[in-house]
Amino acid sequence: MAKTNPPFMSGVPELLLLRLLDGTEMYGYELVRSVREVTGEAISLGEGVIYPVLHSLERNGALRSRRKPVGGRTRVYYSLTAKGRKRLKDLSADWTRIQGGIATALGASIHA
Amino acid sequence: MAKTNPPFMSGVPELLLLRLLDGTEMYGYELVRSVREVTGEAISLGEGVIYPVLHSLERNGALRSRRKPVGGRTRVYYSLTAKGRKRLKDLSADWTRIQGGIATALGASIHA
DNA sequence: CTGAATACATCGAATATCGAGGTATCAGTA
DNA sequence: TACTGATACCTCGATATTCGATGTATTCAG
Repeated sequence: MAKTNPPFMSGVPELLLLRLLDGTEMYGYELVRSVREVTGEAISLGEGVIYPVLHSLERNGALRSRRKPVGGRTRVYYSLTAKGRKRLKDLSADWTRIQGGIATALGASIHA
Repeated sequence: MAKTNPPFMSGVPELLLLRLLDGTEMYGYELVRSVREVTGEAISLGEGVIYPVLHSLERNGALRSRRKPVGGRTRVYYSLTAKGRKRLKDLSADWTRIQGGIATALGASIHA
């Protein structure tokens, strides 16, 4: 049984990739490892998640890519476009709003 | 165009409802308003979200319901079962892990 | 020569969120 | 009486996206 829509993960891959690519260009396989690192091992995204998201972001115009041969292998490096930076800003705002709302709900002792 | 899988909302309705029902019984329509309140207006869930989630949680054994006539209308009050309390605990842990991971990723200045 | 790591990619399954629409009762008011 | 808005429940279809599995090919270490 393939677990889909896993709790709290919708939109997360996109946000993380945009964040990682903000200011530096990186390639897919590198991003797989980086996601684990920058989230303190809390979140792990497989290649089956990373690559499709990368492709869809590029189709959208949020990313641009260039192929670069490195030591015989070919890597596809991605970087943010202006559109991608805006998308990151918007997504971050969404995230902040929702996480704030949930923090309030979980934190407060709701019932007198 | 029906927007599905909206960013960051997967699992959120379930978590919020379980949290609200932790310690008090409430009915559907009341929960719609309560979600807005306890999240500080940050999150709003329509009836088309609330009722299906309520039904699915009951089918799961996380909630139990009883019908109660109030002033001519009939309300369906829901309350947590032991299973529901465990589910709330587990979901909260998931949430905390993921929100921690994202906070780390967004906060840190990743690129030297 | 073999196996692990690197690097890209695609596929099918599952699923739960959302807005819209539907029914009915009750309270207030014109 | 008739109308309106709030209360209270419900169902339905669209759909995007996450995930694990699987596949290909190259490089490097032993």
